[in-house]
Order: sequence, then C-alpha cells, then structure tokens
Amino acid sequence: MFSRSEEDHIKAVHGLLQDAGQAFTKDIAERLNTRASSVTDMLKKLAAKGLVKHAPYHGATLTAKGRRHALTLVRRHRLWETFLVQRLGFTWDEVHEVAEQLEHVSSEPLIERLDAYLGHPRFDPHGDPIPDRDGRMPERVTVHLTEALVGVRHQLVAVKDGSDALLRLLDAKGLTIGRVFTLTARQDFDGSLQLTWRGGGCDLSAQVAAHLLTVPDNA
Amino acid sequence: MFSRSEEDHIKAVHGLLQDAGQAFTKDIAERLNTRASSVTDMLKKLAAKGLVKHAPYHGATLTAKGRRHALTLVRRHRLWETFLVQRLGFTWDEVHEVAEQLEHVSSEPLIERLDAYLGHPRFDPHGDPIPDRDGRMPERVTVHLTEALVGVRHQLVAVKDGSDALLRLLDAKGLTIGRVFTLTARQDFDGSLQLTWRGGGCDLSAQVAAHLLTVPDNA
DNA sequence: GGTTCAATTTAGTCTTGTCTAATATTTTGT
DNA sequence: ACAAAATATTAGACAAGACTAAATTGAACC
Repeated sequence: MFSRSEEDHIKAVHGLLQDAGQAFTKDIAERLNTRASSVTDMLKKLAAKGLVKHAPYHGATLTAKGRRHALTLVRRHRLWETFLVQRLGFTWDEVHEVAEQLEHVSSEPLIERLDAYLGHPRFDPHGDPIPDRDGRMPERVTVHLTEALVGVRHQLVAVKDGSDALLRLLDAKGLTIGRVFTLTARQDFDGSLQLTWRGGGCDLSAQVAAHLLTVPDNA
Repeated sequence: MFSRSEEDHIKAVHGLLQDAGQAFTKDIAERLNTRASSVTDMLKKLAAKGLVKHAPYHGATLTAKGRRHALTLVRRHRLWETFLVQRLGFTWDEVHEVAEQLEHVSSEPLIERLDAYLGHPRFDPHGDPIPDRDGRMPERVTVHLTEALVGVRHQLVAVKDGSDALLRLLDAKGLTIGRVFTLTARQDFDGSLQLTWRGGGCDLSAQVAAHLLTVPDNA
C-alpha cells in the first residue's frame, strides 16, 4: 500500500506535529537524514495521495487518512518494542532500530494477534501510550511519584519528557518502566524521598521523583 | 547490507538448487514474478558482489558467501513461521506471506533471541528443518509413522513431499506438525492403521500413514 | 552441418527516491 | 522598509530495479 519511504515521511510529520505542533520541511529532512528537496518531493506525492496537506513554504499537516496511518505505524512500533523487551529480553534502549524495521511489516492480523499475545498492553517500555486498533490513545491518569500513596498498587508508566539519561539512571536503581509495585512505606526527607515496596525500595532525589509518573494499577 | 530484491534473488537461486539442482534464469523469474531480463541484471550484480556464480546462458549457482546468506534467510523465515504458529496462533497455512516480510528484517540479536525464546526449535510448522546460526541443518532420524513403536515418545516432524493437501487432512484429524505423542496402542487392519496415544488417537489409511515421518523424541 | 526454436542477454526506457545547484519565498534585524 | 539570512521549492542528474523489444546463444532435430 505505502512504500517504506512514504511511511517514514508520514511518521516524521506526525512526530513533529506532536512534538512541536508544526512540521517544517527542514525538520522532516533532519529526522529522516535526507535533504529538504527530497522532502518537498515526497510531500507533494503524499499530498497527491491525500495523506498530507502541504502548504508550500509553511510546512505540512496530516489529513484524517494520514493521521490514521501514522497512528497504525505508531501502534506497530510500540507493540513490537513491547514484544522485544517483554518477551525477547532486550533492554528498552536497544529496541528502537529493530522496531523501526518491524513496523513496516504490513499485516493487520499479525498486529492484532501480537497485541492479544502481549495482553493488550497500553504503554510501551518507554512509557509511551500504544494507540488501539482505531487510533485511540489510552488516556492515562498519572500521578507523580512524589504523590504516590502507601498501600496502593502502582505502575511506573513514564518519565516526564522521556529523557533517556533519566531512564538509564532509574534502571540502575531497579526502577523500570512498566514496573508494578505496592508502596509499603515512604519517607520524605529534605530534598529526597525514600520509597519501599515488597521486594525492594530505593532512594530518589525529590527532583528526580518529580519526573516520575505512575498510574494506580487497576488491571 | 543487502536489498530486499537482492535477498529475494539469492533465496530463489538457493531454492531452485535445492529443488531442481539447477537455477535457470527463466525459473528464477517465474519464482519472483518478474521477467528473465530483470533476473539477468540482478545475477550480474550479485556475481559482482561475490554471492552467485553466473554462467551466462547456463544459469547460476551460489558461492560460499551466497550460500551462507541464503541459509540465514531460510533460518529467519522458518523461525518466524514457528513464532507465528506456536505463539501467535496462526495456522501453518497462513504464515508464509508474513514470514516473507519478516525474514528481511535484519538484526542478528533479534534472530538469536527469537531462536532462544522459541526453545531452539529444529523444525518449523511445515516440518522443514531450521538451519542453525552457522547454517548447519539439523539431521533428522526419521521413522515412517507406519513403523512407530508403542511406548516410544515420538514427534511428527514432516510429511513426505510436504503436500499441503495432506497437511490439511491431518489437521482435521488432530495431527499437526510438531505434535509430540507416546503411542499407547496400535493396530494394523487391512489397509488402515489405528493409533492411540495419551489423550487422543486416530485412524489413518495405510497410504496416508506411509507419508508421515516422525522422530523418536529425545529432547 | 544447417535450421529452427526456446532461453538468455543486451539495449534502451520508465519509475521511485534520492541528490546538488539554482531560484524563490519568508523571516529577521536594523 | 529593506537587506541579509534562513528556509523552501524547482530543475536537472543519477542509481536501483523493473520493463519491452531486439539481438544472441545453445540445443535439438532432421
């Protein structure tokens, strides 16, 4: 249906609209490691196919059809990342490039079965939400870790701003995205937070803790 | 490293050498749904890259390097088919096209982890052997089902000639490739065979049974 | 041995997706 | 308000991989 390159451009436009609210030719080119002129060509092509709206000199946006396809690409990418980490034992920082290839494998039944096999996960190993089959994002009722209550089952679902450096730091402390825990104790010190849960615990600076988002785990 | 099209041609040459002992331009074109002239172009390219030996007007063979890569493609394909059937619940006759796409995803660690995750399977859901990391095929000590002994653990690994029609028939009887069973009884009637194992059993015509290959299961 | 026919290769074209260089537009700074 | 800088588009070239049509080779048959 769509070529690899077409899909890459759709995803870049979508990503930039998410991140920056606007998708300019130069930024798309930067994401894809190509030149602006190549991007212009592709935007014209995708506009002709009805996937993007191209306002010359003013960047691109997605049509409904383009948005729908972008979301299926995001869905595929995040489901594969979840598979690679949860089942194959990759670490969350190794999976991006492989998922980048896998997301272009085009088979509806494959993705739906993979989704079921993984238990319909709502967030990937980086904590990013996985769109459902119809492109709906799971809404997330997040609580900063600094506000997590003792006795409630929580799941660490994301790091605000998704900084890789911070994720790495947390890994070292035994905190990983997706981790489910029930707080058995918490103590606030001056500028730091001590958390304990069944089978573990950790100390965090309040600054770090303020970046951590958890959901009350009702699953 | 190699383009999709290059890999498709390598696999076609390898397949034809296996099946027919020779790989002619016309037959390669037929397998790939392209034209002979396109195949000639690609054979020249692959010869220049040291993957095939092209004897103009006399077909192609693989170099050691080409054979090695062909075997990793076969390995990937059969591991993915095993995953799709064993884990995602596809039936063995639905998986080919999807595996055809997945086999081009290029990541050594992905394949090795997938292999481990599946328990280092030696045969795929069609009963075909899966080459190991070094391209070695598992040798198979097969016994015709007509000679399977009571009390010995067997695994159904293949159907002679790999006929799809026959595989479908067996599926209907609850016999699938990969099935492990220990015969608790067998009775030979005139032209038919009645087999019983823990949890099941079936009747087969002797003619059908003669096509079934099993291995004593030492795993 | 020459003729015929199928298979193969060669020659030349087309499409896709990329590039560089040149041109056009928008934004910014004063 | 205008010049300079940044950004975008157009024009033209190129490589990969496919195709058609024409020329070539090899095999097979009298």
